[in-house]
Amino acid sequence: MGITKTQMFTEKQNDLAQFFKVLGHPARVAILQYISNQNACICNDLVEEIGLAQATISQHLKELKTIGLLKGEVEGKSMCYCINIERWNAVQNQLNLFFNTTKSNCC
Amino acid sequence: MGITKTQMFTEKQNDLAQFFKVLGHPARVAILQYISNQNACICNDLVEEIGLAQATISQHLKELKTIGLLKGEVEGKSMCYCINIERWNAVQNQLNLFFNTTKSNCC
DNA sequence: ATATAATATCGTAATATTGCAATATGTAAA
DNA sequence: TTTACATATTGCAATATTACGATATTATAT
Repeated sequence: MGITKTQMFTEKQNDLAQFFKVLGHPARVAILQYISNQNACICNDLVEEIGLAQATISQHLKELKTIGLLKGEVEGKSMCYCINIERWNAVQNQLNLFFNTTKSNCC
Repeated sequence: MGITKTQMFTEKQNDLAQFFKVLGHPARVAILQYISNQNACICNDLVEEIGLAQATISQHLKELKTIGLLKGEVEGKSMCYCINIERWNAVQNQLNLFFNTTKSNCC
């Protein structure tokens, strides 16, 4: 089929996979790292910095915003994107919970 | 284009994204959780347990093996898959490093 | 109001992923 | 060696993702 059969998994499993998936693209990793390295909030220097087209960057930002890792505020004619630190920490905790509760029982 | 332009990112960014990506599918999350919940090492009860076709499960297992999170041993006519705990911990550390070094400077 | 700049959205092409049936391969028992 | 079972691989169809040009939208300045 090719479509992921989300209905056969739990909501938690789907949510967890969704976080991993959004972080699973190097452009989005790079965007998050770049934003975090600026003293001020950065808008679309990202286009120059990362080297993808404006439309592409905008799309990646949207995905990061959708899962709540970024928030954006209007700042003059540009947008000020920044990491939503509460959400950030919450996601980190979720991922760690997954790692910690999944242990080896092996061979 | 549709192809991810990996060459414009650092090796670390690509590696990190790769880990996230492999974990970014609910079937693979479910597989890891199921294996970790068994006392003994589990082979392909996964097919019954998860409800995807044998070929599909085998494919997911392969991806998890490729990034080293699972290791498999022959056990009679079946395979004993289990979590590679050293790798598991190493990946968890990598992800936490990413989360911890990416902080908010915002708005 | 108009022009300019920044960002978002739309449409589309290229590529990747998911899933399965069919088949191949490997392993153990008869 | 034949049979039976478990797993892996192949080939393919359906769907999803990535990327970008073109265009729309939004906001400020003139």
